[in-house]
Amino acid sequence: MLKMFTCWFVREDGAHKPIQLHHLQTLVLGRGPQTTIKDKKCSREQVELKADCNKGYVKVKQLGLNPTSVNSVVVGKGNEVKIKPGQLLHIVNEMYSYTVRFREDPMGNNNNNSSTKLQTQASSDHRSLPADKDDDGLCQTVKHEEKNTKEERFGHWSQGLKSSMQDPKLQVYKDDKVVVIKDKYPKARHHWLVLPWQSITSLKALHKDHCDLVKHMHQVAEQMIEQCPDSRSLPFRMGYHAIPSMSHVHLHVISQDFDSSCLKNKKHWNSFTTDYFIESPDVIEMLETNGKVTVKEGICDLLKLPLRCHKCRKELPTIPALKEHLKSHFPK
DNA sequence: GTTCTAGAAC
DNA sequence: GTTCTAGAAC
Repeated sequence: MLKMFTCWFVREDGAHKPIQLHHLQTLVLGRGPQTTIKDKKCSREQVELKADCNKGYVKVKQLGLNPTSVNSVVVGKGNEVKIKPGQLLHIVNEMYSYTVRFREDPMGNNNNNSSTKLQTQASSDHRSLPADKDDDGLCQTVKHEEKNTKEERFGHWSQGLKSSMQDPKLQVYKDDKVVVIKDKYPKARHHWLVLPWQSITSLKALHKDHCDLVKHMHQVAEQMIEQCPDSRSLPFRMGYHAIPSMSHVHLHVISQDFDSSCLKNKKHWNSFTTDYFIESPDVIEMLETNGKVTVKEGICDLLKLPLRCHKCRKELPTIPALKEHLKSHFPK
């Protein structure tokens, strides 16, 4: 549950009502009725504003010839700076001062009907107080600390698989023990994830009792390959990342063409083509013989190895060069 | 995990 | 000049 913010461009002398800056939409201001500025030194298109309501700043670009300044530092024509609440923006020649303010949007929308209320309020941050006598939540700074803890509990990116696996639209197979989803950012023509319903954080949490489950995950992975028409012509591998980014243990089932626009960097490549990728049978064997899965120390260094073709071992200098090379092994 | 972007590499 | 990577932010 991300909090929504609206952004307001506030004239300090109250010459006009605050102007709402919509998230990531550019707004050009200068001499004209919106600002009430009549000064000829101010261009009709003096500044371009773009608010990022999530990050809590506004990008200001000086379009006009005469100086726009932030805390008395001139921006310069064609230049862009970020301003945050608390900083003072002068539209031109140290005149017509403005500040930006972010306000929690209780409706979760970007409506424009609270501008009159906003004008008379002092800047303060009472968002953690009960709402009954709140001052409408106007704040000088977006409290990222508070936001982050909420994200980690519910919506942090590393928890994404937990919700994806529950989404029927993403499920391609399920039984009483496991579910299969397509990888959201597939790194090859075919790329699935097999996840147990049981909440297991990572390989580290696996022990002997999980043997049957992990074997079942392997069997389901094999079924996925078998039902794929391309598996007659394309090789597949099944395995786990040694240290995955996403929480909840998941078995990758991936065709070996690596023909995907989502494969973008060295980490992507090496995570599937070095020993960072632990084959499913190896995990099963480690569980059976040791009762746990051990990952070699320094395994992360494998992610930084030079790019090397997994088929012919040729080293390629860049990702685009590697992708071009892969076409020779896996024509469409 | 991805996106964004500064600056390295070419 | 453009392409590409790698680290920060999310």
